[in-house]
Parts: sequence; C-alpha cells; structure tokens
Amino acid sequence: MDNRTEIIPASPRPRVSASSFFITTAIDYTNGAPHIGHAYEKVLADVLARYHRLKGQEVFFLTGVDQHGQKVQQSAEKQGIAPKQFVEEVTSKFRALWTKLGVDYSEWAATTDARHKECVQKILIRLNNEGQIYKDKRGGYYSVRQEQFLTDKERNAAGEFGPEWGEVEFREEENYYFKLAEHKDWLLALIAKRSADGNPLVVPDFRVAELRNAVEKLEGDLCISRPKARLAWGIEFPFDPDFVTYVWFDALVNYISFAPGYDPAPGADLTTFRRWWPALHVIGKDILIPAHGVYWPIMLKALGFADESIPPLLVHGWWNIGGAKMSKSLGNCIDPDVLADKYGAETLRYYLMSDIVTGRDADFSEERLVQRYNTDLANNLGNLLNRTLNMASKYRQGVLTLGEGETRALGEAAVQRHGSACLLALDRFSPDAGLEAAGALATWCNGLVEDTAPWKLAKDPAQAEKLDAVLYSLAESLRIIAILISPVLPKAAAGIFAQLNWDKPFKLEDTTWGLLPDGHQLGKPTPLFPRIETKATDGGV
RNA sequence: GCCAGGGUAGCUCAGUGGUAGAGCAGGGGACUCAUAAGCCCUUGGUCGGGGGUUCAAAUCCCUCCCUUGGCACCA
Repeated sequence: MDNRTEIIPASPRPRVSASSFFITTAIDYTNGAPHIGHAYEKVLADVLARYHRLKGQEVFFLTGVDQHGQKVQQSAEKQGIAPKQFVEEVTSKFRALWTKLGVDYSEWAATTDARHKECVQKILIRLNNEGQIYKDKRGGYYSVRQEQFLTDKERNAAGEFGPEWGEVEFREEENYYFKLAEHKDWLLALIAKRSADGNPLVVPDFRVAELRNAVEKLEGDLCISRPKARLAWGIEFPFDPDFVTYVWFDALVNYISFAPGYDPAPGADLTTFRRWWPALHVIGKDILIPAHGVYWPIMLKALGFADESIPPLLVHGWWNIGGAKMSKSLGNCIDPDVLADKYGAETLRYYLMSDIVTGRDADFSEERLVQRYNTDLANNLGNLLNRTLNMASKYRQGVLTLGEGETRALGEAAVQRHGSACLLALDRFSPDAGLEAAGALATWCNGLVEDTAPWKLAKDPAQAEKLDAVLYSLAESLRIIAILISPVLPKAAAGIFAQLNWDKPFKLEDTTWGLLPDGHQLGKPTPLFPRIETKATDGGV
C-alpha cells in the first residue's frame, strides 16, 4: 500500500565523493566455505554499487578475501597441505559464488597478493620510522594445545582455565605494538564531530553510541605481530624477519592497498587516490568494535589521513536461523550456492535485499524466500507485465498510443510518488525500502487495471483514447520499474526492457515519465517470474 | 555484571497520552486482460506479567520475566 513507501530510514547519509563512489566489503576469512551472511554483505554492496553506476557515477567496488592467520595455518596442517594451496581452494569458492550471484566487483583484494604485501610493509616501515610502533615484552598464560594466549575472558566461574585449554603455562613473548591509546581523545572527538556535522562515522546511528562507549573504555596499545615460530603464515615484518604482522595491519589495510593510486610513502602524490577516497565500508556488526570502529580510524590517522577522510561505516545485521545465531558449530549454516542453484541467483538477491532492514537482524527462511518471490515478483510485478503486454497485443496489436492525457497524468503522478521514495531509500542504503516502493508502483498499476477495466473499454469505441492511455501508462510504469529494480535484479530488469522492446541502457535519469514514444511497438509477453510451486509438505529450512 | 535496544494479530513489523494498525498468511465475494495472478470485503490481539500516575496508558513511572546486541578478532 502507498503508506508503506513512506518507511524510510532516519539515519543521515554519510558523505562520500560526489562524482565517484568507492565501496568496499569486509574481506572474508578463507577458513571455510561462504555462507548466507557472506553472500548478503556482498550482494548489498553490489546493489549499492550498481545503484551508483545507474546514477552515472564512476564506481570502484572492492571486495576480496583475508587469507593469512593462525586458523588458516592450522586448517591447512590438518589437511596436510600448504596454507597457500588451502587458501587458493577456498578462495576459488568465494569467487565462483560472487560470479554466480552477479556480484560485479572492480578489484579483488587477496591479502597474499604481492601488491598488498608491499603496501603493508611500507606502512609498517613508515609508522616505525615515525615512532608509532614499538617492541615490548609481555607475559601471559598460554595454552599449548590451542596455541594461543588466554585472557581473563577464558577463565571459568572459578577463575581458572578449564580443561578444554589443556596445559596452560606462563609465557613471556616479545611483540610489536601500535600506539593506539594516545589517539583515544581524538577518536572520541571525531565521532562527536562527524555526527554533529550530519556526516556520521557509523550508520545506522544506534551504532554510534555503541562505538562511543567502546572507545571510552579503550586502554592499552595494540599488539600487531606474532613471532614466526608461532605463526609463519603472514606478512613478514620488513625490519624484523622473526615476526609476521598479525591481522590488523594485514586485513584492514586492504582497503587502501587495493585502492586506486594509494602510496603510503610520506609525501607521495595521492591525487588519484583522493578522487576516490573516502570509501564506504560495508561491514557486519561483529567487526565494528574494535576493528573498524577503533583500530582502523586510528591507523589511518597515524598515516596522516585528515578527519574528513576517515571512512564511514555501513554496519549491517545478521541473518539468524529460526531465531538462533548461525554458526559452524551449530551446523545451521545456509549455503547460498545451493539456494542460487535451486531458485536462481536473482531470486536469492531479491530475498536477501527485501526481507531485512539494513542494519538490523532478520530471520532466514527458505519458505519465506519462496513466498516473497511468488507474492512480490511473480504475482505482483511479473503478472503485471504479462497482463499489460497481453492486453496491448489483444486490443492494439502491441502498438502504444499516448491517448487521453488525464489518465496518463495519474500514471505520471504515481511514478513520481513511488519513484522518489525508491530513490531516497537507495540513497539511504536501504534496498528493502526501495524494493517496497517499486513494488508499490506495480501494485498501483494493478489497481489502475481494475479501476479502468480495459476489457470493457475495448468494447466501446468511444473509450478508445482512454484505453490507449491506460496501456501507455502501464507500459511506461513498467519501463521505470525496471530501472528502479535493476540494481537488485539486473537480469529481470533487462527482461522487462526486452519484452517492452526497449533497447536502451539503464540510466537513472531515464526514470522520467514519457520516454516511450507514441506508436512504440511492444514485444511479446512471456512469464518473467514463473511461480515457484511448492508441495504442501515442503516447508523449507 | 555493565551499557543499549526489544517483547503489539499465525508471521514480519508500524504506532510515544485520547475509541488498537499495515503487509503476508487464513476466510468470503465480484470480475476475466493475465503466471488460478490481480481487485474488493473480511476473521484474528485482555499491545510480556504486576503495580502506579492520569479524566484517559501500547504510549509516562516503578518492578519482575523473557529476549537481542555491544563490552570479548567468526558477514
């Protein structure tokens, strides 16, 4: 219904470059196959990237994989293969899935890439030269079995380390540390300033408070190395070959090491880089604190980035399964590859974009996926296209005539109303609300058909111009709906254009009413979204 | 434990002082251009429990229960 198109997220949109759009996703850890959460984030970023391309902006969409680290090293050892081979196998699964789902990225960030390693090492050298990194010896309790230091969090109710850790010993270890704590006040001020300026560091805004609380509790510096004896699978410290860098200065740096034109050398020419930066970082809520909300801004600050250049974070929620958190240990992971094969990639894209409010959690249900496809795509939009072309074919041999102006004005007003709601939603990173607005336009069109009953108009020669105007308004609305949904459903949008016999590129400016010319010949109707028939017993996941 | 947010129709949620709402699902009807789709009408709720303030509370206050997230490197 019309009033639902008014549901627009309240958070202001952070400012990123106007002429170009740089968007990144988290890079996925290559310790296992991709699940539905990985797919959601990449599709979300892809939809936003496609939307900005639709607006005519240059888009740089960066995604990739985080391939280093202890878990990968351990998993590879278990399989008796080299870490390199292990991550290559897992990485290929991710890339194949993104291809299947139509995730159209510009650059692939793999942390084992030579370009990335070089950038990470240059950054470490620079920060070391500038006194932001120091070496220190600290002690702690170490689990030999788990090959990790334990913190108080690992202690049980009795204040002891449980038997699951095996033999626990006190151990001292030298490592490199990054000066984090001295930037605490700067970061607090930045968070406040950016929110006050309407250019929030974090969206949605309820996450800003969470971040502020976390920063206020910040104390101590950040350990950024591991001795090679303990972890060999990583990027070597350029000034100390006994160590590799540990996660932060490896994974987070991908956002600039793979960006166009970045060079960490002091005084380097960053003209190209600045044309794109800052990026919009699309991340999950699990990695906001502390990685992206605390460490990353401070790392960039240390590298000389200005306050306005600290990138905004778009924090999405999680897909739960039957109310429970999805996890490998529960064995309730949803395989997006299987779903895409079963229902089609665009059906999955539609579900992932429509059934979750950006920033919040949602419950994944295969049954609901089918239901939303049938209700929204097959019954509402697909059938609208089909009945429109059938009527045009039956009553007018598929030729459009402008017809009476009053009826067309109604169509134009509806397109204006729902179209602007859709675009506003996409500007606010909410494909869910955008799709709802586009769907509301289709619903309005179906209402127009019922109100005007073209099958009756066709029997009365005196109503010929009205019939023409109805058919024109429907076809023109469908053309515009196709553009509006194209970021989410590029193939279906192309299918609508094809059936409308409208061979034009997708552009946002073409959502203007009235571009289909008088006398336009429409194509032949074919069901665009065939209904998914389910057995009554097939209840989904 | 601390901080923040929730608990409203079968499901997903809107509604912050003035006679309980939407979409989907369920039921009924009229129509026929259409993917048995679309359209119209409609059944569903003592608004988590208890107490309080008020002429009036889903809405404010107190309390209890349940739940989610963050504080703790799994999108």
